[in-house]
Amino acid sequence: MPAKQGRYHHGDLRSALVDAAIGVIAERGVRGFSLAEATRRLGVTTAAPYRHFADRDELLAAVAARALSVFAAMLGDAADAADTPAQRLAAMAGAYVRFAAQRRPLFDTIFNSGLDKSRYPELQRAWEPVDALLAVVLEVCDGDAAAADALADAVEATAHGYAMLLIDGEYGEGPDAVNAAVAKAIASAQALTAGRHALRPA
Amino acid sequence: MPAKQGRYHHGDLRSALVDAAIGVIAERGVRGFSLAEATRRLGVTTAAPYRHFADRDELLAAVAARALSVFAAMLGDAADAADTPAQRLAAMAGAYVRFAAQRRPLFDTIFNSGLDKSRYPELQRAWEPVDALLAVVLEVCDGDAAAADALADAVEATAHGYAMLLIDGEYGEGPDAVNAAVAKAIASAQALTAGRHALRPA
DNA sequence: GTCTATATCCCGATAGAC
DNA sequence: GTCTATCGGGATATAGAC
Repeated sequence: MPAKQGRYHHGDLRSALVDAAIGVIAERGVRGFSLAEATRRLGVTTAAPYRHFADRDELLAAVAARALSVFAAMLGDAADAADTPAQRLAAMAGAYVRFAAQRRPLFDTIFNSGLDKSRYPELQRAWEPVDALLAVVLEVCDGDAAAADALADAVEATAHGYAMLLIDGEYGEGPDAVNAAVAKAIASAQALTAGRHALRPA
Repeated sequence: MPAKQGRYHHGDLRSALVDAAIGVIAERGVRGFSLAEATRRLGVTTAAPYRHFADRDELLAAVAARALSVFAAMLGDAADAADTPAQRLAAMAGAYVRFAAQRRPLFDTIFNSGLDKSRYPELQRAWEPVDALLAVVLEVCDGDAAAADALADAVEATAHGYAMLLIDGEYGEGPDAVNAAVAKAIASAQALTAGRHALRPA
């Protein structure tokens, strides 16, 4: 297997396109992504991708699927490093925000690509490991499923909000802003857990 | 003052462009907005806007400024209808989510337009009434400024997260999904208030 | 499996007439 | 203050050669 030559003739173009797309998204944002730019970086023509993807959005969906597996791994690692169910939940909230900052192109592709999720079964499957991780709230809530759902929704929304506002620059730029937002997300998860009696569905 | 004629020759094109832009954004999203499409709907040429706006982004900034005034009004109305400081904070969280759903093009323009805020002083000024509303947390926290900041951040992030996930379709579509998300945002604000001791900054 | 070449469409922005 | 005309750019996607 030869090293990269700047060309992908007969190479693994499909995988290379996913990599290149992440690079484009990193520099231009999801909204600025174009298939043409990705091919340009690989030294292939704009026609080449159509052997591997039906259209532009299908490539984006492949990027999102890969992004979700990284996301799930990061959340899982954070959860594994914590001791109690409540701490695992809080750690996941922090990891959610950290993922957005450290892997911004991946986060953007998952949440801001504007893909019609229902059209990509591959994507729905890619969500399952993430959803499974939220099962820790069941332990936090001692098996009360309704309360667990409410708490999971609240923590997820809070982490998502911190993540979005962070990458929008609301908290400034740089590692300090990231660490501050992560800490706030963790604290908020703990506060929601402490005050969860107010979350109970009517 | 003649009624609309489908033409804006010598009329208030500036204001009409803002209206038309909102319509375009409503149908295509902010990322799908184009100056050309807005002019098409007004029956003017693509050159006309340049008498009123330096470029495309300046028009978007004008839309965002108008959106922020509507946003501030909605939050303010919700707060006014509540009795206690804690209830006002929760009501604002609910209104935040409802605004995203009911005035989606405005919400998108404020948060998803990708405008460089620092370049539009008009925008920074438009944020001030919104920020001022968050002062209610000071009452909730009995004047403890640090605690108030933490609570305001948490409630804002939670509302923002619910709003984003709602308009992303995570909770489904339709009025039921909206009402459910609004209720959850209100409950989360109450839970954060109840558990706010966990938010205290280190 | 990739390339050449092309079709088609859209965009932002400007110069100069009226 | 708007129009006509145009420039320059970029995108997705397809047909057919190799």
